Amino acid sequence: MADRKPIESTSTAQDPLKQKGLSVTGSRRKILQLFMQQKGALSHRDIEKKAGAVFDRVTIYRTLQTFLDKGIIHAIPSAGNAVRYALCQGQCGPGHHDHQHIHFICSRCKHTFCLDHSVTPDLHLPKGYQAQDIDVLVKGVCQQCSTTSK
Amino acid sequence: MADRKPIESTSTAQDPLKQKGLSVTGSRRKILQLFMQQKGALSHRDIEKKAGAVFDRVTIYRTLQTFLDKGIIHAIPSAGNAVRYALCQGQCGPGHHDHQHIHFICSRCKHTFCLDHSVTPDLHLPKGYQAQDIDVLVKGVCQQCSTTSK
DNA sequence: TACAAAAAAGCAACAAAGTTGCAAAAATCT
DNA sequence: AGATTTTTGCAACTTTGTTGCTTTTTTGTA
Repeated sequence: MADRKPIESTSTAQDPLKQKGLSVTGSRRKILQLFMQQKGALSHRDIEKKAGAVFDRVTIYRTLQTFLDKGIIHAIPSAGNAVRYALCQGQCGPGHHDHQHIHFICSRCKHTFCLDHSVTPDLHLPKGYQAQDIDVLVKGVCQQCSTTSK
Repeated sequence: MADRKPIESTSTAQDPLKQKGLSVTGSRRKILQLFMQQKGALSHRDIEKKAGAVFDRVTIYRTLQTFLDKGIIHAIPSAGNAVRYALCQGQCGPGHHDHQHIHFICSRCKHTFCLDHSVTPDLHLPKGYQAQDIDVLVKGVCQQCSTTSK
């Protein structure tokens, strides 16, 4: 009896998952929580590790895909092969993502951060090229790393 | 006897591979050639397909790594999981890459191009963040695709 | 031109990452 | 509370990437 508690849904309507039209499950709650309590971005691997062996690998793949589709998280390009994901801040929704922030990759701690300092790079594309979406990746040293152990 | 010809080394010194201090082998020649006769960027997969089954997968991986190390090609970040590579134009060499061009990813034909129109986005990083390298990824419609089959 | 040393390629075996179909479990709706 | 829908877990598989070692090729030199 006592083990059937609805986790913490004092008010179902204010659940971010519900708001996006998703059913609320353990893995979705957990993964969303991981993103929320995390300053930086997370790769699939990070989530696997942080979540422990609680969820199946496949479930994580599927949850990430669902979150992407619903505009809850966005994918951050990477030059290695570890795409990372982070929460969407703006008006992202099913089908469209709209971000105007920088993705900062720390070369020291290897973490990826979304910096809310919008840039509008002066694009001078050659004739015929039409821009739809811009992603600015900056590699450097993050705040944390630049202050500690100079 | 006739099958021992040095491929085409009229002048060994002007071989781009030699210039970078690399020994000249069949796979390196072929892969470099693929990059040169290609307008866009190539993924490992593309190369595997284009080269036919002539080279071992491992050889291609190692060749790409060598080219990266020597500053012959550079990696282009990707949000999916298909890092692409393209020839370096500028003063890249062992250990350092220096690019100031846009990477354009066509959402229609899925090709990636390096556009030689340099951008210096106005970076306003939060305090403590130090930029070392910037990569501007633009998604949109390329010249080819915007003119054909509107 | 031939020969020894060095470098690269090929092979095999493996590790990691990602995908698919399906049955069992759970969340949702009424 | 029970039926329906959705999601999960599992198993099997494909693709991608890595490592060690032997054979082959390239290179530098006599």
